[in-house]
Amino acid sequence: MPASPTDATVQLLREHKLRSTPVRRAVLTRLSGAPAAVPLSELHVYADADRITLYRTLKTFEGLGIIHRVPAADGNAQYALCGGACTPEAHAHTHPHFQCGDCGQTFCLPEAAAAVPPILPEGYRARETRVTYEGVCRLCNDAVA
Amino acid sequence: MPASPTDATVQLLREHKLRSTPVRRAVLTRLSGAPAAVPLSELHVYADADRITLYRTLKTFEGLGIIHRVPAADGNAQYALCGGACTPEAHAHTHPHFQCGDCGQTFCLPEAAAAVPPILPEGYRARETRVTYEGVCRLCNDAVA
DNA sequence: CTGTGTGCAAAGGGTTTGCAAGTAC
DNA sequence: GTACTTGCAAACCCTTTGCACACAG
Repeated sequence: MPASPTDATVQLLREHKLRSTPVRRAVLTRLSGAPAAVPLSELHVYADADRITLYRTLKTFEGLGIIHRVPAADGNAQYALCGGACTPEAHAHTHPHFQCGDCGQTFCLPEAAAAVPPILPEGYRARETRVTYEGVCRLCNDAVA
Repeated sequence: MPASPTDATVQLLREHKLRSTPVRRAVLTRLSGAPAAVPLSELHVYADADRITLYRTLKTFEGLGIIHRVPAADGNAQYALCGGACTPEAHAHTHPHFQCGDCGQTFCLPEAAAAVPPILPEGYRARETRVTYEGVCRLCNDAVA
């Protein structure tokens, strides 16, 4: 039988020495199954948790490199699970993000899509490159076609 | 004799049919001489204007394509003069931005630095690409050398 | 003079902090 | 049982809105 999402989340929490609580499991479960970044409001509904608790939970996760904040078009906070490259010191979410103007969702794209050598003016030295595309996502494109 | 900054700002205001007021002249003058984006707090001090007035002034300018908001590392609003490509309908600040981790300043880079063809997964269609570098700027690099 | 800008006060939304009760371990 | 989590209340930004006065044209 396939491992239930809960098993994976419990495992993840244990790895980071965090207690397994309903709110935390709910947040991780919701983010695990998400193809796109999840806005705070949706997590609020899904986890059925106090707003304040959510803020703290997300901050805890972010600080441990479990999740990362995704820049959203409307300025509202969105979150997504980190890949394996994130550490508490440096969130290596160097992967590009894609904001769909139609459905409003924000997708994390594979790393390769941003594998472009930074062309910087003389004297500037880049440590990280953040790329965000804005357009129409695959699902919305398909819907039209 | 070189045109004083004030002349240029007055000219700019007239072009957009805006009244020439102290606050507006101060904001434009401050932004004109800036090598980097200027945080709201600094404009507040420089223009010696009410915070609310500043918000309105900036929103007016932004709506007319005179200035654009620059994404800042700390989340605080920063502003810079638009190039000639900005219109009220579309702020063409497709140029990349550079955030210096040392001095905290945000620089607008020339367009060329972002001239990279977007490599997107099948089905995604980009309308705009936002690129932000994070690292050490020229001035801070020189200071170390 | 007329209409736009400004400043003050107040409200609104998102996020953080303090503390007591609840829960995982 | 102990320490970490949660929830509630209140506080704290940043930003916007309403209204009366002031000033540019």
